[in-house]
Amino acid sequence: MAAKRSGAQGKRSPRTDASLRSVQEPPLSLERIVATAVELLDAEGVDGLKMRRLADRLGSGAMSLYWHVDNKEEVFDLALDSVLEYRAPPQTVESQDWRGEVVHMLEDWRASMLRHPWSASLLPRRALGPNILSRLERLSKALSRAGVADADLNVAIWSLWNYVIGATITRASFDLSDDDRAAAQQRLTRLSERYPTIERTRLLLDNDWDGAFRKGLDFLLDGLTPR
Amino acid sequence: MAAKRSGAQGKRSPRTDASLRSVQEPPLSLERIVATAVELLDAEGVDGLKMRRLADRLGSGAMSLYWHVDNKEEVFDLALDSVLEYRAPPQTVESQDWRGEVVHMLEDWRASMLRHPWSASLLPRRALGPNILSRLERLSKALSRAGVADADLNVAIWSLWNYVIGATITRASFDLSDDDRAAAQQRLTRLSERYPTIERTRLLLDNDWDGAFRKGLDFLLDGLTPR
DNA sequence: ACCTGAACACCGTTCAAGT
DNA sequence: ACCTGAACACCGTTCAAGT
Repeated sequence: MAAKRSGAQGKRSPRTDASLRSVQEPPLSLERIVATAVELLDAEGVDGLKMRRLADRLGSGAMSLYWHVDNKEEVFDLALDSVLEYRAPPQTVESQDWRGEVVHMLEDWRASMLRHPWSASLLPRRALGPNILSRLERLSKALSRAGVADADLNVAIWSLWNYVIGATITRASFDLSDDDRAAAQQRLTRLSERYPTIERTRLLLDNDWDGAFRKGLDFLLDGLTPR
Repeated sequence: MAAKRSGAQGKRSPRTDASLRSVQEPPLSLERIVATAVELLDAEGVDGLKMRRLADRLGSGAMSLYWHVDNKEEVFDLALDSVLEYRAPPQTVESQDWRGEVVHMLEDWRASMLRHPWSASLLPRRALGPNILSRLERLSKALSRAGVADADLNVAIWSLWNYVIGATITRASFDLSDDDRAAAQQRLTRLSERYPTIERTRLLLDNDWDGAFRKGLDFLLDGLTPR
């Protein structure tokens, strides 16, 4: 930025100036807009994504974005789906281990969203993009292969969806407010006579998010699959 | 609450009272602000709650609210917890049926949030108010009574929390955009070769939300409780 | 103690206009 | 085809001031 204006060279040819700038700032494109939006969301959260700020990062005027995109909502949709791509693991020789497969898919899904903590809370509110549909399709297949009857398949999928979405949104939110959490626990201890049970098990202090996710998922899968 | 204000014994006819109220609103109070915020949220959604609009409904200037409340965030917190109050059912004589109890609590929780579709997505992001803590305490007790070991109690509670939160947020969002849903299913059918499994089970057309919630919950409880 | 209007520092987006 | 600045119609909140 400072360098841009500090053209001590005096009146260089505007062509050189222009080409330099174009080297530094590649032209706008949907791809670049989406990638930068993800960066901005990662850095500043949902409320930090502003059209003007996004344009700033891209080195363009605020209104230029609107040629590539209808409105801010569309930026959210595109950023969200771009973050949900699933890279399947190298095909394990014997895919007989359906349960390991399901667990891997869901842990990966959760991990992808936690890498972008704004994403989980956005997902349920928006149209399902291709990447998330493809995750659901894979999940369906695995469960089907595991012997879940077609009549139970939708229930099984939505149950797992609910579990993952709920777990990830909760984890991402609590992550943001560790102080509040300590304060809440303190308040809880102070009121231990009103909430003796959750006080006793230290519900709000339990820090093993990954372990709890895995254990709960195992319980759910236990219930879901015919024994 | 109407009774509280109309406690002016033998003052004037109801008609006069009504016209008086239309001319001069009752004074502001935290209680009235919160109740009106809930009304506004129910009618217009999360984005519809604006300080100026809220003040309008209350018949006061926009800035008057700030004497009772620190900022808009606080309005959200108070509105949310006010909607989560749990009225326990008349104590069933024999509370041996722990499972029915748990199911009732969770269905009531979900129903309370669906009556105010903005509430579910707010819940995970905010500090836990007294009403939600009290729900967790009851849930803990019931599970404990059902024989869940203390070591598993937190996992069990968070699993159920995740399930309820995920289910309710999802249901509330899909509810708002029925058109999008039909469109999504149409797109899905068009791409049926890419998503054959979820196409076959009509995942996106499944309309039995209540039934799916109940069945999935049963599966989860099956896994959670020692057999 | 309680309420108010004016004003500030923002937003997303429309529009007419530039290349 | 692609980009722009000015302008509009909003927001939440600060402030000095009223009762």
